[in-house]
Amino acid sequence: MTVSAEQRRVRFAPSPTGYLHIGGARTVLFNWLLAQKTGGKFILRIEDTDRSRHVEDSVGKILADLRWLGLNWDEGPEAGGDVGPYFQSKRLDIYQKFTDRLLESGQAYYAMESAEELASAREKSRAEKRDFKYPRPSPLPTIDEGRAARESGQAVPVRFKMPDEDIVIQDDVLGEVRLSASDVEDFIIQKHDGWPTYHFACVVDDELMGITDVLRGQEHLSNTPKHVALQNALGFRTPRYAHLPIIFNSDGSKMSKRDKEKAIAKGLAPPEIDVHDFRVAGYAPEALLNFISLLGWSPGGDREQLSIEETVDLFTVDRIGTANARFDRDKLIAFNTDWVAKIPSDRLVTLLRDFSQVNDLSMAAADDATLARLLECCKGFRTFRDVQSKTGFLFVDDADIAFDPKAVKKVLAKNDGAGFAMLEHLRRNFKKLDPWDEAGIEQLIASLCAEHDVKMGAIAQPIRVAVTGSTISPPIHDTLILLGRERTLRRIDRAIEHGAAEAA
RNA sequence: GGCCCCAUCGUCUAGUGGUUUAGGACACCGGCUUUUCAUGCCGGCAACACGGGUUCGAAUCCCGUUGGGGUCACCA
Repeated sequence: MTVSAEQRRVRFAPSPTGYLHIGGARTVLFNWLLAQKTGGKFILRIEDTDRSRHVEDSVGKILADLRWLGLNWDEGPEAGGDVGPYFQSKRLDIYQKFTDRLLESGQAYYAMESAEELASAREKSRAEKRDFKYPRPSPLPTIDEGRAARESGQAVPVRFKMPDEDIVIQDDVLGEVRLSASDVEDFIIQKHDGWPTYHFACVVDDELMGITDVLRGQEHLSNTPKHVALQNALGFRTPRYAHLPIIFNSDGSKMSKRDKEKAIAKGLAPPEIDVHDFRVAGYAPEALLNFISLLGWSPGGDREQLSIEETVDLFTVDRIGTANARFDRDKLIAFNTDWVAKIPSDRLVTLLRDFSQVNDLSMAAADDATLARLLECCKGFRTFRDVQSKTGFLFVDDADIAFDPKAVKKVLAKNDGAGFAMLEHLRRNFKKLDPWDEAGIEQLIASLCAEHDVKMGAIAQPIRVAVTGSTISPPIHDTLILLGRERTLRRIDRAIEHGAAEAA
């Protein structure tokens, strides 16, 4: 009999509590990378066993985030597959079957204490500075006693009888990790309402879905002995494990969704935490992916900026690091800047359109050619947010331009209104300029520079403030051509009126 | 606190006993380019946590200390 090379099957199993977290995205990426590299399958499974934490439509959001990143799944929601359903809430009968098996073999038992009793026992231990470990009852309640209790309305969960022997894990990243089983209590595998806990559902599904490799965050390391013990009790295989370093904020704190609320409360810009935040902030998914691939992994040598194809090619689990990493947004910005400079125009247009749509900008209505032109004029931009702040003035009505007081003061009002005076000259000359094109505008400005013996800035800046309300815009000739003669003139008039009103 | 994991520039990391005056990138500092904002270019600063071993030789191996992190739910 020939032995075919085992096909690797990996999974990402989010719980539907909101958008995809950036740390989760890194976990997805590594799993996806392993599947791509080995010709294996990447499975998406939804761990929705906690109805109280369920957030409306978060599955849709997670799928959208994954799609935006370009990380497709072979099996799972909207993809189907032979070992579904891929929502744990639809697999309750399966978990029940395995729970019964454990109950009947005496490897699990109904635990009769109430949650309140346990909570107070834990509290008491804490007060006395003792560790609390659930005391296994002796004798164990029988199955009949447990069922009878449940039928009478008592909230009775099922606990796993944790075996005595130590558990040794061969981790592909950390190496051998030995844990003492005596440190692990008889944990709950089925809640009182009959739903499985995470540990149990996870172990059952990984087996039934044929998962060969589990790549997950290091925060799960201490769960692993529970999972292995369960696998042994159920007669399941143990998959290969690889625990990934954890990603922290640049100050070393945990990157949590709460950081956003805290920043907003302090009046600061909320940090990007979820994948969706980075999408809204104007990053390109290829840059984000490249950046997070380097958090806990390295291709070796001096290589950093890699396409996803190169990353797949270079990826190996044994190059995953052991030390936790911090997320440095400045470096991400630098990566993004480099990436958008080399992404082809049509792809850039797609990304800019997506950016303007998720931000609900009026720019979203512009056609592809316009967007491409905008991108061209903003060369050197770092994120799509830069493109927005530089060209947003085009999508505002002439009458709605808001003048930045600082800019007006510095560029127009200073030196007895030299800027305003220049605007008057400009207005007359722009009216007769024909044709209205780059060469004409440049020539006109150059001759004005010579005529008034001033530098380019003395002319370009007043125009910029007049037509955009700010000192930020594309090069001045691009700005004017994009706007057109009529709108330029209207805006200059309005700026002059604005100045007169201020002076009065 | 118990158990477990980790430890190279401020940050991400390269480095797997000699090729290392420890390399790259970001940040930072200085300079240049520039009509704004960016971009770009040039240069600079900057690390093997500490203490013991092992070895002819250690950032690389072992032990300890210190420091950081994770985890101890009817959450996942």
